[in-house]
Amino acid sequence: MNAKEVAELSGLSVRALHHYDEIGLLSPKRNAENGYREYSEEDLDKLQQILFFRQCGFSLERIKKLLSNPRFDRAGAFELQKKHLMLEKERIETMLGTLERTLKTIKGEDSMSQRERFKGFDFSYNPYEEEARQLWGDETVEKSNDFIASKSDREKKDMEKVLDKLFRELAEIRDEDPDSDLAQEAIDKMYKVFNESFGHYYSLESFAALGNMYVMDDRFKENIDKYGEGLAEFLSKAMQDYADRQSEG
Amino acid sequence: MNAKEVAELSGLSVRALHHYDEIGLLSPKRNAENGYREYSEEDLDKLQQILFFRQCGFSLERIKKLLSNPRFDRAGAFELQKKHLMLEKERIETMLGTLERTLKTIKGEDSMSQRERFKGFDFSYNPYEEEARQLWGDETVEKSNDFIASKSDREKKDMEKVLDKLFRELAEIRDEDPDSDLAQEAIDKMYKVFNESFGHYYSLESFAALGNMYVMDDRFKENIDKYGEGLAEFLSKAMQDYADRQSEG
DNA sequence: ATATACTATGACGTTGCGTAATAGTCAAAT
DNA sequence: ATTTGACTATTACGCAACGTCATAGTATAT
Repeated sequence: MNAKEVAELSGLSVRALHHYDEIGLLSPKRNAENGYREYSEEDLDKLQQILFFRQCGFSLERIKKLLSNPRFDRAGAFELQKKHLMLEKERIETMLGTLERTLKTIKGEDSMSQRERFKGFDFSYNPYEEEARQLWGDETVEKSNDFIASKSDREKKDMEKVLDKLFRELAEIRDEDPDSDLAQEAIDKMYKVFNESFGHYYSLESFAALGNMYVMDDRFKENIDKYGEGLAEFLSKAMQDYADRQSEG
Repeated sequence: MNAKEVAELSGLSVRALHHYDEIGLLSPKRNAENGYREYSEEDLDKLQQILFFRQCGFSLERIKKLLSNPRFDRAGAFELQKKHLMLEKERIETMLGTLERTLKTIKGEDSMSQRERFKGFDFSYNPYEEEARQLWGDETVEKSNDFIASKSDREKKDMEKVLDKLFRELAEIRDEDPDSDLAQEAIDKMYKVFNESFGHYYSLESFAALGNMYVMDDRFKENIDKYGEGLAEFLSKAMQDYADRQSEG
């Protein structure tokens, strides 16, 4: 499917589709001969998800992260989106009420408090943002960024050395099943190194979230995948499994 | 009422209120001593209107023009806004349906065409824009601006001379009733001068819209009111009446 | 009198595209 | 065979509606 067709189908403009490609939100395959974009079934699927989330008021950057998060699940997304739409419907009904009452107030048949006159308009706060965080988490990203930023150059170099060695070892087993004993032992070591190296303790939850960060945040993903294609994905899954195992047992 | 209070009431940010003041959309009086903004009852009234129109997808610039248009009436606005909200509600219901069906399709309990999968998302086109134009009109503004821009300096000077004479005459009767015979005769002359002077024919509708432009567009209003305070208002009404009369008879 | 909460203006940044400008591609009609 | 029309690409600048500082003045409570 070409750009025009997708545009007509979705109600977006072709420029918007280009934009989504530019920012890496939806990058369809290209025709090798002419470089034209070719949207597959999967792309359309993803686009629908994007539109739903956009309707929920998420930024494109945020949607990108959500969809690329390996912990993301469609069922949860559907629940979230449904909840949003129902609230949205309620808000509109509230506004319709406000509208009717305002009309009557003008005619002198009714009277309203100032607060009542603006009922239904407040849509600055996004409650789904919080819910999405809890569902698929990523608050540790900023936390960790802050931590790194707080270190001296000397400390950073030490950290890099330790991490370099660690990631090389991990890269060698990146084709194993993330849930295998071999992988889990390596992750156990990783968990300990992390807690020793970085003056602060990682809870299992934070550790899992950190794994998420490896695939969600491009800056991390790129650096990690330098040790081997797919390492970031492997680590993300293995770390999640590790956290699940430890907290259960 | 100060900025913070209005912000909390309306759900807007203080910065947004500043912005509305900057662009001349909502400029409350200032406290003479400290320069603080002080929002009156009328300002809150206007703000509510602004929020309703914004909800309908109008740009702030557009809202500004609508509200400053003398033909603007609240009853019409309410109808428009109500219509919008009901459509919006319908769209949400459509999207909820799309959402449910998509979920079922994933489970394999249903199947959808591509077109169905995107039902409810298309909100690029704004049907109210057209309706608003018909209610209160202003498309001739740009048309006329383009026309003026296309003329040579020589032609512009000629135009100015003719208009200068015309407006001086009109300014003398600006206190008459716009619907009076005296006023209407003058407007008839004006209509003929316009059609002769500017190489293109003004339909009655366009002529009336042009009158509107005189009060809506600040650049025109200022120039016209130089001939006499209130001339723009007078012309706007008289031209509208003229158009109504001619098209009836 | 100083902390806290508000206010002002100015200026630059951001999101999500729109709008050309320029150039290449493809299919159909001449 | 080429011209036309509809499509595609990339590059680049533009814009609305604010957000986000920075800086500075004001009000008021402790």
